[in-house]
Amino acid sequence: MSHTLGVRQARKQKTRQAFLEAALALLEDQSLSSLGLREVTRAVGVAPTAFYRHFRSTADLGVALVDEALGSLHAMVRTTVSTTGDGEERIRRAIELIARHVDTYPAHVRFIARERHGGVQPVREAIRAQLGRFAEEVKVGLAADPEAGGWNDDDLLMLAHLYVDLMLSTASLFLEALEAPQEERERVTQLATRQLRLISIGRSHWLD
Amino acid sequence: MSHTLGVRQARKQKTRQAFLEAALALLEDQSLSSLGLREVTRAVGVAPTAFYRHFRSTADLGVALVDEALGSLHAMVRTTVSTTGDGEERIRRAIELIARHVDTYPAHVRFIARERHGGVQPVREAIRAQLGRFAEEVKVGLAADPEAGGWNDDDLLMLAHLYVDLMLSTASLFLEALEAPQEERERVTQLATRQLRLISIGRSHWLD
DNA sequence: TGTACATCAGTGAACGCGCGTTCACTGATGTAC
DNA sequence: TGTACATCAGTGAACGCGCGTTCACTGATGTAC
Repeated sequence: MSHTLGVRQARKQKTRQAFLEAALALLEDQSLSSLGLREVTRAVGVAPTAFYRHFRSTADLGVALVDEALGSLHAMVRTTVSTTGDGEERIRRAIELIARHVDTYPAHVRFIARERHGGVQPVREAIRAQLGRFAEEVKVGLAADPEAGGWNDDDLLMLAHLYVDLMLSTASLFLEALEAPQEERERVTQLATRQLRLISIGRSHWLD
Repeated sequence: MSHTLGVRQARKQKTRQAFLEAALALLEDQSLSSLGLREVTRAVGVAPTAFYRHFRSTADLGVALVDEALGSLHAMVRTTVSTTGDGEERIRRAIELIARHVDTYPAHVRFIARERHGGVQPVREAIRAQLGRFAEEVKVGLAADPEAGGWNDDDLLMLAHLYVDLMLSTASLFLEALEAPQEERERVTQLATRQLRLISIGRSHWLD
């Protein structure tokens, strides 16, 4: 039979998850560097000292949040990379996927956008490392594309970074438009579509 | 004869400038949302209460910093827009200009990158508004280019935003590479060059 | 030029408050036999 | 199955500290005549 998690460990995990969720909610209107330990424990409903049973510091909690937030984003990247179809269709689907992701995990997207250049060094470093891995993954996907024949590794990685950056900036724009009228979201879609088209055209003439 | 600033006003301006500079220095390792009023006055060497003679709050100081930081960036944008020459030459010059800007005003670049998606709403809004103006300005510059014949307004604005975003992300990469070996800065230059080339190629086939 | 009054940038004491961290604790869960 | 002991997530009191903000003040600068 399979090993079930002990009751104690299961409860601990649950509390930990509550910390992560409470922190994400509190980070809607502030940065990690101003997030207080007592503020988080208050939101979770435990004593301040309980915090130390799970994290060394709020920076440590931040690094855990990076794993959580980029975990959900990673799934989206994988889906996008493996999507097939012609150019226009892929662009449409990719943007649709980003929009849905922002709807489903707005706090994740906000956290990454905010802390990518934020004031907490270990968190910046963790985000940087993971986004680097995303770019590598996108690069491998691009290399498999017949259109990438003749491209060298550096050029593929450059293109991968461009896509990753564009994905994040588009996600951030959708986030700002979350509570705006539908018209605003249309404009974001339009902008992202045009940008991806331009890059697509650039790709197809890269080796000319 | 010209009207000279009174001694009192001149001194006030000087103190105000000292506040801005002290804050920028303190913001090297933290975000605006965690910057303390007493922290800044301590760095300037005045009493905590002196702060209120110049700013209502640290958020207010942040908005003033946006003007300062994007003022210096604006000069750079104008120079880039008005630069002439063929494609490769313009790319080389633009990246060189960004690198110099980061060397000269590292704290400005860091502040904008950090607070663009930071936790202080009025500051985000101020940055957003100014970057929007930059994009407009770049758009006008692009429209004057013979290569832009037949482009519609939305497409030009899309391209302008792409350039502004690329400028910021490149500046941010140069910033990270500031204390790294020269080799790292070379890699940033390489990456930005390739990205600008790709966009350039996309532009020239946009109307195909 | 001199005098009398107004302005106002910067001061310093005082306040109440929430912060992060320590410590010894409790009591439910886990483990060995 | 039952018992005796170990583990450990969460507690609650206590601490010293720096925070933002208020207030009445000072004394140099500005202004009116």
